[in-house]
Amino acid sequence: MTAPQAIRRKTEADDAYATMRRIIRNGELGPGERLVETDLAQRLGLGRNAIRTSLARLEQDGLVERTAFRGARVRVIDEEEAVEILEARGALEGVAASYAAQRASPQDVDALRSIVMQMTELLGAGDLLGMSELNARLHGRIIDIANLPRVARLIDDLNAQNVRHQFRTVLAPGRPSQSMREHGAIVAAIASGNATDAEDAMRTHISNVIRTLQSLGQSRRP
Amino acid sequence: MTAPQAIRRKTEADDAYATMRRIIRNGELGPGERLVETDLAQRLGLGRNAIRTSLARLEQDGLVERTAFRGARVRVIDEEEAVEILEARGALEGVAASYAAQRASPQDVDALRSIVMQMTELLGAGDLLGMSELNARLHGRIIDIANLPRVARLIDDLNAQNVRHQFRTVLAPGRPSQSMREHGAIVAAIASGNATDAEDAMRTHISNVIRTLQSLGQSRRP
DNA sequence: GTCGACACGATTGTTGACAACTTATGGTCC
DNA sequence: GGACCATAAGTTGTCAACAATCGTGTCGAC
Repeated sequence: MTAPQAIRRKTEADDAYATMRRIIRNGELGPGERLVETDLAQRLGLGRNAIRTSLARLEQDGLVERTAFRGARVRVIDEEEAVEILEARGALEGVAASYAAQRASPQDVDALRSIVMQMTELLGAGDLLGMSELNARLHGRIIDIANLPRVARLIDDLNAQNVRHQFRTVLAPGRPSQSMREHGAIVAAIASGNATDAEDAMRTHISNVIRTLQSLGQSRRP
Repeated sequence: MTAPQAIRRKTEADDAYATMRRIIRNGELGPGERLVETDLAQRLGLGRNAIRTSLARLEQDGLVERTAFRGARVRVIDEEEAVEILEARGALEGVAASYAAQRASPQDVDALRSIVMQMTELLGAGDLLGMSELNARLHGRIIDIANLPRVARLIDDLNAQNVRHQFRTVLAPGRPSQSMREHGAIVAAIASGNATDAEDAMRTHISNVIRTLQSLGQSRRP
């Protein structure tokens, strides 16, 4: 089992794409930063051509911005766009949750509950970073259960763009405990097998994330 | 007003991407067809490199499938995947409809109603192709009103993949008149300014498209 | 001192040739 | 006659050089 996903790719262009995407996701390349092709080629030990096509793909993903003859930079995502991305993600994860409710096996439900329990522990210990990680794992598991690969890919792309704002919402005061309750509701709905309940729970969860983000932005500006 | 959208493109790589995308969308390149780089380069009068990066971008869009050293082909989308894409599109267009309900001006509402009236006429005349076109225009207009460019792009990408199955659902018996009613409900909800009603109307509309597609597939196979 | 033209450096876009790999073809051995 | 290996053709991946364009800094005119 778990065969290596067909023979898969070995060209260095694909290698460049994967590593650059990871680098941007980890924040090693901040938003707005210039991406000079020759520099990247040297840094990754690859040809400029590989970097070039990678940038084209990343542009298509919405991660970098390119203008002719002026180069590429990591896209800056302001709050308004972050909200829009979250709206899209909420809608898509809602679909995923609804499918997950219909397709979850008892083992799947156990796994979800286990993650929620771990989150509760970390919440008590005040480990917000760990909670954020488990948060991602919970969402990812639900998406896996839904078994909608195309939707999963869309969600992943949207997440990659929002890494910056993600941290902010997690650290908002009072947010962790509220987030816990919402995740509990999502898992409960999936466990009960009620698709519409699961979708609603996921939608309200992400709506609250949006509201948190907006309130953070408002409180900071004036 | 209406400035030429910044300076826009002049590199031939972008040109290649636009035309190839249009070609695939129009069905001039059927699904499964091989895309040989040198052939395309000659056919479009462009360099192989331009074709190359275009293919990379189209792969990212999900329109073509590429495997190392074996070339690219137009992706074939079976019914299961078409359903998944429609689910995603429904969720995203639901968000768009909800925003449109909150943001539509009286002129916007007039424009939507006008399109619906034209559709009614074409339905009476039995012009299904014309209806399909107006259908696309109505959805597009709603998305414009919503003013969510990132979501709009996602929807457009999803649509580009489903051109093949789109025609089938339009021609299903009894579907046009039902579709008319659903579109009327969507426009009415947007006109009333009720966001949740608009979203619900759009969701049920696309759910029905999905059901039609599934019933078509079932009736054909056994 | 400010404005505009001009040349320079830096970076990207494009082209052609070459290497790596896949697939098909033909011949040989059993 | 069929299976297997070697070879050839066809296609993609990679590399290096060249052309085109943008941003900048200098210089001169007013």
